[in-house]
Amino acid sequence: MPTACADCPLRCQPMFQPMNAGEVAFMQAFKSSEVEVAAGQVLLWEGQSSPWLYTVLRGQGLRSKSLPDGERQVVNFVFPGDFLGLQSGVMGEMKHSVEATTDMTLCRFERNELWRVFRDQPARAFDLTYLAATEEHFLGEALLTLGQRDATSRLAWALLRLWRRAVATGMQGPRGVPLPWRQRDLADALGLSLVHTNKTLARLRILGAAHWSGGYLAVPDPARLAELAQEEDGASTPRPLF
Amino acid sequence: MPTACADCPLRCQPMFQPMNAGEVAFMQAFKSSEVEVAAGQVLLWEGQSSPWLYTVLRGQGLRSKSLPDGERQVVNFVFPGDFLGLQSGVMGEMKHSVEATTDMTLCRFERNELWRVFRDQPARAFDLTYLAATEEHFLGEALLTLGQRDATSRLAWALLRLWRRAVATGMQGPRGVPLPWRQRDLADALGLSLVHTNKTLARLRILGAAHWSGGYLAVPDPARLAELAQEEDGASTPRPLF
DNA sequence: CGGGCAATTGAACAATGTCAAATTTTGTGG
DNA sequence: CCACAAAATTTGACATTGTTCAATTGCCCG
Repeated sequence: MPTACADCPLRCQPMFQPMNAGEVAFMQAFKSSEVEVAAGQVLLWEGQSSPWLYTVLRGQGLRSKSLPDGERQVVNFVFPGDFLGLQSGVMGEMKHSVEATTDMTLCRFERNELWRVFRDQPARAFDLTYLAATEEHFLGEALLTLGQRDATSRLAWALLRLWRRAVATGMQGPRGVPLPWRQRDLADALGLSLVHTNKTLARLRILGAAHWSGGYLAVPDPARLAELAQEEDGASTPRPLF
Repeated sequence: MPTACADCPLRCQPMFQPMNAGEVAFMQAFKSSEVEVAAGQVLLWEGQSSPWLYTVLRGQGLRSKSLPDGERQVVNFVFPGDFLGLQSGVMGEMKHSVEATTDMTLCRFERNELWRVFRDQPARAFDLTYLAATEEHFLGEALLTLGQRDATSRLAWALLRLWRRAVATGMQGPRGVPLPWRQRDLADALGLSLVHTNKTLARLRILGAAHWSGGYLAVPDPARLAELAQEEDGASTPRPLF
């Protein structure tokens, strides 16, 4: 039995904006089904159009692009609450692939229905634009990171970001937060070689800034990590959940 | 006397989608004024909210972000037809700065009126989302470039992109297309040092792939440049002009 | 117990960054 | 139009970060 939007376990998390009853009802009607995908599955293919859009209900994944010669760039990591397929929805095709890293549960929407959001729900359309702007913001930060930070700062920045996002999504447990990706994925996200990524992670571990092993990330002192990342720590504002 | 939207010199360029009469009329009403800014002026400040949004009518500029220690990342270059300030419009503050590289002419809109677009003009709201998705797409490409391409490919990629955009905007002249930025700006955009950028540009010149001097860029053989950039050359689809 | 992927480590090497100085171009005032 | 100052480009020598190669170890799962 699919999760009812009224009972959405994500919307009550502090990182998401509240939604009024009318909006919840609209989302419920807009949601066409709920699907499970296994770890390793590709949900959306770079260059392809998709008849569906998704919101992540459970699980983690990653977005990536490739060069003709096969080099891969991880563009972002996917968490519960993320909206997938907007590019395909508005531009006609995806500009990156999305794959599941863990098993995932997704709320599925029909692309054909997207225009109804703009026609009938201006506030929700605004939120969609907000989400696109948020992604743009993130990619700008990532670009700044690859362009101007050294390897240690890059890793610190990435781990801090993953940490904060996981915590804000309510994923923190006794062993820290789940980080199901491989060192290769982090390396491909940060434009570093696997070997250098490994050695730099060891350094962060020795510094006591971040311990990532066994699929879990522990950050004993986020402020220390933020310092290494050359980040000022500001509380992030809640964003819409679609 | 400000340019009337009906006579907009940009909309007839091939890179922009056509607009129907009703939309032109709406844009005309939405446009609150036309402003001139001098080269070097900052239009929008990172971290600040802005009461205005802009469309570039004439001139070039750049978007950039900074690290606390002062390192600068150029996030994109600005051309006629670009929409500025959307982040501030939807998220409340700019996540990067925008400055004029040459003198510019801008169509100015009131941020307070933005909600009217979503309420009254769903098709235009859709276009706004499209623009945000386009920017997201570009930043993903840039991230791929910084993460996976070497210096030569990065420069080739950047020059090819600037070339194509300038040509599609109708800026090609006998000396090539205007490229009013400094080597420092390119270096800051690509995460390379100024010196290395300079030497790599010299290499591209010797290879006959791109000649940039005196503020103009000439590309005798775009296919050659695309090859160096590891890019497959596809025709880009027209995008909305706001 | 064995196979395979992921993580780890060391050593040699290459790409790119830094420093410093010369040269060219650009802008400005007279 | 010229002279001068400031900014941008160019070049060479050298330092460093990060990459590549190669081998080893650890771990999960059948």
